[in-house]
Amino acid sequence: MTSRSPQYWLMKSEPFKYGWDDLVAEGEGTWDGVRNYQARNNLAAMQVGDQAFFYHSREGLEIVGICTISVAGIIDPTDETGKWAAVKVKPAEKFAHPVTLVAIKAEPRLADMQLIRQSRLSVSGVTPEEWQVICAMAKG
DNA sequence: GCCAACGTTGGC
DNA sequence: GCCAACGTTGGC
Repeated sequence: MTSRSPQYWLMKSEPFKYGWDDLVAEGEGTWDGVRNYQARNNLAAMQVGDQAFFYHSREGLEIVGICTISVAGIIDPTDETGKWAAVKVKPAEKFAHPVTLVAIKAEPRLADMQLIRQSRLSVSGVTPEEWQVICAMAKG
C-alpha cells in the first residue's frame, strides 16, 4: 500500500436517513449509495487515515464533526454492477460548535470550497487550508 | 413544499 | 454526438 499525507474530504448525509448519531451508534458506517461519478472518484481516491467532515444536508445544514476513513477502496455493496465505490468511516470528533453553511458562506477563505461551488456533490474535497479554517471555527 | 441547478437518459 | 426531457439533490 502506498502512503501519502492524509487528505481531507466532506461527506454529506441527510440526518433523518443517516446522521452523526447513527454513525456513533454503529461505531463504523459504510458510505455507500453514491451514484455520481465525481463523488465516486472522490470516494475512490480516499485512503485509510484520511479525514472527512460529516455534513448534515437538507436538515441542519452544518458540519457536525469529523470522521476518519477506516476502510478504503471497497465496492459499493448496494451496487449489483460492481462499478460504484464505497468506504467505511468511523466517528473521530464531534464539534463543540457545528459549522453552519451560513457561517461557511460568510467566511471569504471558504468561498472556493467545492461544497459551495457544487452544492449537489455529496462527496467533495477539502483543502488543508479550508480544513484548518473550519476546525478553528468549530472550536468557537 | 417548492424550485433551481445539475446530472443522466434516450430519441434522433 | 446533440440536446430535450426527465429525475434527483439540496438550499430556502
